[in-house]
Amino acid sequence: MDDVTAILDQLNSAQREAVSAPQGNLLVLAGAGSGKTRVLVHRIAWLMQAEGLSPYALLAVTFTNKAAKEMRTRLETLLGLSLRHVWVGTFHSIAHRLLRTHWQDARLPQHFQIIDSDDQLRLIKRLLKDYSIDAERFPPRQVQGFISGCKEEGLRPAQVDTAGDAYLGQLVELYHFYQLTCERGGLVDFGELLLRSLELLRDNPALLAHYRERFGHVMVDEFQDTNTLQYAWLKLITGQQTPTTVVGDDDQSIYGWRGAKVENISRFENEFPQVKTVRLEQNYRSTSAILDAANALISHNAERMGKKLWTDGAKGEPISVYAGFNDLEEARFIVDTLKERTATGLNRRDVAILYRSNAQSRLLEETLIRQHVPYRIYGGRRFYERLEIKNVLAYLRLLLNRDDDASLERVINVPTRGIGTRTVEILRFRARDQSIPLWQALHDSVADGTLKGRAANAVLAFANLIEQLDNDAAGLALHEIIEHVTAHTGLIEHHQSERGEKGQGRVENLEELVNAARNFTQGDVFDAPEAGEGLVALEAFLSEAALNAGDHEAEEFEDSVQLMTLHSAKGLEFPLVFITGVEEGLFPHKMSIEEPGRLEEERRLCYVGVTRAMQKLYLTHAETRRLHGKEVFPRPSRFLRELPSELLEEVRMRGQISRPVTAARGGLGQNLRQQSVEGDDDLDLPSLHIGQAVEHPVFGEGVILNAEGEGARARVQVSFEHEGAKWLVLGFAKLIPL
DNA sequence: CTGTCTGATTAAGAA
DNA sequence: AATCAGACAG
Repeated sequence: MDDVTAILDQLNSAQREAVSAPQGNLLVLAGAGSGKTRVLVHRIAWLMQAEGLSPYALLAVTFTNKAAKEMRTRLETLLGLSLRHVWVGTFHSIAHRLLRTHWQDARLPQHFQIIDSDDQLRLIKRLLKDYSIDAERFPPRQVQGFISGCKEEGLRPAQVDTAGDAYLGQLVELYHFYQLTCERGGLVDFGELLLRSLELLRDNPALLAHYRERFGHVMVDEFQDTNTLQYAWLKLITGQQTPTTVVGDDDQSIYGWRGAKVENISRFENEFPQVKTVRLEQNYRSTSAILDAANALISHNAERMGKKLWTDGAKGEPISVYAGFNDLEEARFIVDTLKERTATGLNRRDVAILYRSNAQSRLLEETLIRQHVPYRIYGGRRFYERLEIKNVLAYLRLLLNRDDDASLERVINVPTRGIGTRTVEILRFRARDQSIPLWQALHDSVADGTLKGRAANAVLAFANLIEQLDNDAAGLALHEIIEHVTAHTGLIEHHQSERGEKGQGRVENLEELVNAARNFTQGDVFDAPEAGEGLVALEAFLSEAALNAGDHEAEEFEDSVQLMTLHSAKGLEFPLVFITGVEEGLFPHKMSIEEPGRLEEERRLCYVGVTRAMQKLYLTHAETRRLHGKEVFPRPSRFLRELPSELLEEVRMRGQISRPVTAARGGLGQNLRQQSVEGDDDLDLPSLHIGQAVEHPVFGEGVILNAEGEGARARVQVSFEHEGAKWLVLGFAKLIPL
């Protein structure tokens, strides 16, 4: 690509203006579907070829690992070279990289560990208990929010202005204790990652100078999602001198709840010198019906910079609104419709089902399974956040760092090995009293006889187990270490013995973790060190697990329908989109309805959802829904009324009888549970549920459709691949769950 | 003291 | 639905 202008081919004039803007500060206000990523990637290419920017002088920051990966791949394709060691990553991964490299200057232990918000919450709960603080007055979640909030604003405990408020003072004190605990255990939370790296640069002028020198251009994607701390970080590392390109869309700001400040867009415009602003308003993604709806919706927000998307494409189909009698019918409508649509040309991967909260996915999944539609969940309960995975990770962390109290406490009695709350309490008390790690307290307590007999033995056995695992790890590859740990800690047996299919799934997840580790060593991960062996790799793997909580599931083996929350849909596009549960209380979520600011954020979230659709959009809601275990009767969302009615088309209910399956499903679950409780040994029923795939010795593979009856006479209806649907008596049919 | 069972409580979104 | 804290048997 010698001809530099080739980069500008096939761009519209606004895009071209952005891409070829001279080195300097640039703000790109990019509407949804306006070719934002394309502009970013082409701008980088332009800077390299027209301005002579070295790939290594580029710092590009995104918000998700997914986005980072995509930018990297597209750049590599465009430029035709490998960019493995270029600084492209999320704010968090870049901060992490800085801290790992300069751990001494950052005053961190070499093997510091990253904790996610789950770990953080646990830690806070324990802290409250340790200091006998009333959890009623200080709800752990609120404390967590306070601490994260402080860090997002760049504040250390000493810098928080309590204004004489006693309650606030106590919160600050908690923040202080929390911080001490983290320091002692070598733990770094998400906020700390950013704050610490900011301080690192701020307090080491030589280091700062080095990086300012190094980076010739800085790029930030999704700028509307930056928080105060990230903005300060950007200001520091650029010194407002390094040419900087930021790209954002105030209408797609949906992370206010974690400290994002849309105002950063205008701050950038005002505080950085000579900012050139380019608006991208031509949309290449959606039909004009969809765009008009999106524009109408977002115009209900007061706080906007102003922007109107347009397209010269076709009008397209109207937006369909479907009202289900209940959530089951909603799910069934969605699956039926997408089956129809995918039968005629559309791929399943072209279909997305979006929902406001993760809990909604369950029913959709069940329905998809029942109808044999392959699907893939984006995010969901992220892989590395699952209980069984976190347990293994805790063991692994202990291998690297015995002082990691949070991990030690997590697994000291998992699986149960005779170390009860009392013993742990003794250890905790001692540790706090003498300001030593639990590991140390454990050994001291045995040595001086504070713990004796059974407790001492159990505790020592645990300590020996850890030492043993550590020894064994020498010379093993990463995935072998993990395999070894799961086998020898007894975690596998522990989960295997769990009731029902749950344990089975957990064991599978453990196996999956080993696979992930194997891929990790071979894969091209941003922060992976050259040495892919043993404990060195383990450290990188653990950091990755905390930072990259589950892009894991994004592989595409099979052509599958995509399920995800509206939040994680940002940045993606699909020919066919369903937005589900468009009801007051759910979307907008009830937590947001009161505050105008929050409500506007919900509306932006809806705007994000609508603008994902390329050709056809369905909005669905239900008149009855099971939420948190009880029946609710939500009203249709106000967002539906905010869409121009001439763009909408109501879908009539089908003539089918909607006999609620809930009763039958509950029945099946109860029957089986009763039986296993009563210990009907000779039956030895496998755990089954509606939607479950099973194998029958004669009829082959099938899926459970329905169930009725009780006890030994319980029957299930199974749809077999070749034999059609059959009713089978559970006591006789030898069904093997698949 | 520990392990297990029961009843009570709580519940958004994510790096 | 799923996790947590307290009750009670071994």
